[in-house]
Amino acid sequence: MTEDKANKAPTIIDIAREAGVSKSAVSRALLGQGRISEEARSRILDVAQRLGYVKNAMAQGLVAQRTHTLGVLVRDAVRPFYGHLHAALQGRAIEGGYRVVTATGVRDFALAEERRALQTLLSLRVEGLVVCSGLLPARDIAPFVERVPTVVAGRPEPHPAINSVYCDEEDGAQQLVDHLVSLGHRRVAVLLVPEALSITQYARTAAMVSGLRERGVDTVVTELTDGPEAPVEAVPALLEDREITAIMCPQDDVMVSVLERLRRAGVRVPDDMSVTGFDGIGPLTTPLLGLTTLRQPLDEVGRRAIDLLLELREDRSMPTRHIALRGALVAGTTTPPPPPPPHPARR
Amino acid sequence: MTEDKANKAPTIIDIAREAGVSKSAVSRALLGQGRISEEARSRILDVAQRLGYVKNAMAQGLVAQRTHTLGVLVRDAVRPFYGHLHAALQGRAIEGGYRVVTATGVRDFALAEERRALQTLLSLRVEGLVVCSGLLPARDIAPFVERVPTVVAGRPEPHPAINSVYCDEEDGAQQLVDHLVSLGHRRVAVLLVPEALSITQYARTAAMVSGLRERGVDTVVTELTDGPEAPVEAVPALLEDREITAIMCPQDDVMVSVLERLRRAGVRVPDDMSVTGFDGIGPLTTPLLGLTTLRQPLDEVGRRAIDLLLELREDRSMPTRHIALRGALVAGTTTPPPPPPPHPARR
DNA sequence: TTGAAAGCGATACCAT
DNA sequence: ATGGTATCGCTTTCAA
Repeated sequence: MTEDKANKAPTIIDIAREAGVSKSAVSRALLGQGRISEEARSRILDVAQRLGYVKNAMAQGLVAQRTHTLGVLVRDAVRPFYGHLHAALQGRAIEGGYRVVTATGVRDFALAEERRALQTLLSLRVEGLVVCSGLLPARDIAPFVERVPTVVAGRPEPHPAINSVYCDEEDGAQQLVDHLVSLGHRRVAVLLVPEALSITQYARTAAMVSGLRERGVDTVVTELTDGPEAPVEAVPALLEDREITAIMCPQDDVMVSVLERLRRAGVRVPDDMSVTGFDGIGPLTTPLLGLTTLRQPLDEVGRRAIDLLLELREDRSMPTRHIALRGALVAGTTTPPPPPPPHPARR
Repeated sequence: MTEDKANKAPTIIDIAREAGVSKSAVSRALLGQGRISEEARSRILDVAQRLGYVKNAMAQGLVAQRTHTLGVLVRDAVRPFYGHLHAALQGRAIEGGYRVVTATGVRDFALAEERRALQTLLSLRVEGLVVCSGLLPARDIAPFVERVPTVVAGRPEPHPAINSVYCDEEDGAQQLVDHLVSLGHRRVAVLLVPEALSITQYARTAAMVSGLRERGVDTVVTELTDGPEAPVEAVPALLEDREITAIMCPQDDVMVSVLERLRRAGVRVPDDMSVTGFDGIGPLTTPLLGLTTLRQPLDEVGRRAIDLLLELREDRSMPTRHIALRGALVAGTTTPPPPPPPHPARR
C-alpha cells in the first residue's frame, strides 16, 4: 500500500510520483490541453481519481490570474426576495461558465458585516461582483469598480460609475395606481417609507403618492417609522377616515400585517377596504391569500445582471448602464374584480 | 503622481516599494504580529489604505495552509427553509471567527450541479463543510469527511461517518398527532411523501401515520406523487370520505395549496376540516394564515451545526454525532381551539 | 527591527 | 511528448 499522508489533500506532485511522471505532465493531463500521450493521460487521470484529487483553487487562481468565479453579496438570506435573486444569478452564471460564491451580512451588525463580506469577495479575487443589498452605500462599492466589474442588482443605483439592474419602481407603482383608479377609488392611503429606511421602498411609495395625485385621487400619506410594528400601528388612524377605500403598502409582507390588522378590526377585504402590496415573490404569492401586488421580474433581473457583468469583462470602458425592468401587475382578491365593461343595452 | 498600474489590485510589493520597506515588513505590519517599529507600522498601514489594498486570499491561504473559511452547500436558495438555515449558520460562523462561502446547485440540473458546488467548496480548501441539502447522497460526501470536517444540517444523516444536526421529525410528527388527538379527531388523513422523493418528508409523514395508529386513530394514507399538483389532486378523494376530520400535510407550502383547494370546494377550515403542516418558517407564519404547524428550530440547528464543526476541527477523532432538536408546536386557526377543560359542575 | 530567501500548489514557457 | 523552472502573492524562518 502506498504511503497515506493521513487526511491531507493530495497535490499534483503526489499524483506525479504515483504515476511516475513529472508534475507538468499531470497538469497537462488534468487540464486536457497541451501535448501528452494518450497512455500517460489515462494513467494520470486514473491515479487522480483514485487519490480523490481536488484541485487547489488558490494555487490555480494565483498563477493563472483567473478564478472563473463571480461574487455575490447578499443582504439577508432570509428574505425570499434575495433568495430568488440569488438563484437567478446563480443559474445564469453557471451557464456562462462561472461559479458563484456568495457572502452575506448578518442581521445584527448589518453594515459592518457587509463591508467584511465585500472584502471577503474581493480577497477571493472574484472576476465580477453582484451586489444585492439596499444597505451597502455606493461609497463603499465605488473604490473597487475599476478593479472588478460590478453590477448592483435589485435596486437602482444612481452612482455614475456603478451599473445596475432592477425593477422599475415608478412604473410598478403606476401600474398599481392605474389599477386602483380603474376600480373607481377616489381616496387612497399610502404607507410611505422614509428614504432613510430604504431607498427602493421610498422610491416606489413616493411614486404611488405622486401617481395618485396626478390622477386626481385624494391621497392620504402615512409616513412609516422603523420597526415591524409600524404598519400595524398606522392602520387604526386610517380607519377613522371613512372616505378611504384603499391602502397601498410598500411590500407584500407589510401588506400581510395590514390585512391581519384589518381583520382584527372587523374590516372586510376587499368589500370594505382594498389593499395592494409590492414584490409578488415567494410563498406569499399563494392564491389562498390572493394578494393584489406588483410582481418584480427577479429572474430577468438576475439574468441581465450577469449578462451585463460578462459584457463588462469584455469591454471595461463600456459606459455605465442602468437597466430598469417592468414588473407585472397581479390582480388578486384584495382588490375587487373590475366592474363589467359597459356594453350596448340589449333592448 | 506614482505610477498607477491601471486597475490591477496592489500587492504587498507595491506597498513595500511605496513605503520604502521590504515586503516582509509589510506582511508583518498587516498581520499585526512580529517585531516591527511603530513608525514603520503606521506608515505601511497608511500606504495600504491609500492604495486600497485588499489581501489576496489565495496567496495567503496557499502559504498559511489556513483559509479561515467555512463552506456551506445549499440546495435551493429560493426556499425559506434554506434561507433561514443559511442565515443561522452564517451568524454563528462569524462569531467563531470564520467567514462563510456558499455554493448552491441550480434547480434544473440539481444533482450534477450540487456535485460541482461541492467541488468548488473543496477546491477553495474550506476548513469545514456544512451540507444543507436533502438531495446530495452521503456517498458523494463520505470520501471527503476525512479531509475536512463535515456536518449535514437540516436533515438526519444515517451514515456512520457523517455528523448531522436536524429537527427531530418523529417527535414533531408526534406533537402534531397529540394535538389532533387531544382535539378529538378519530379519523385522519396523512399525505405521505414517498422516501424516494424526500427522505426527511418521508420520515415525518411516516411518523405521523404510525403515531396516529398507535393512538388508535383511523388513518387514511394518501401517497403523494411527484410534482406540485399532487397534493391538490389528492384532496377531492379525501372529501368523499365524510368521516375524515383532519388532513396532515408534509410541509407548510403543501398545506397552503391544500387549504386553497378546500376553499374552492367550499369546505370551511377548521369548522368542517382541520389541517396541519410542518416547518413553521418564513412568510407563511403570518397570523393572517394562522397555520397549525410544527416550527423547526432552525436557528438552533444552524448554531449547533457550526459548533459541532468547530469541535470537530479541534478533535478529528471525535465519534460521529447525530443531534436531533425538538421543534415547537404552533397551534393556529387551521385546527379548532382546544375544548374548555372539564370543570366541576356549577350546580 | 529588518530584509533575504524558501516555499505553498499549480501553470506555462522552454529546452530536451 | 516530456520534464525542468520561473512565477503568482503571501507567510515564515533565518541572518544580519
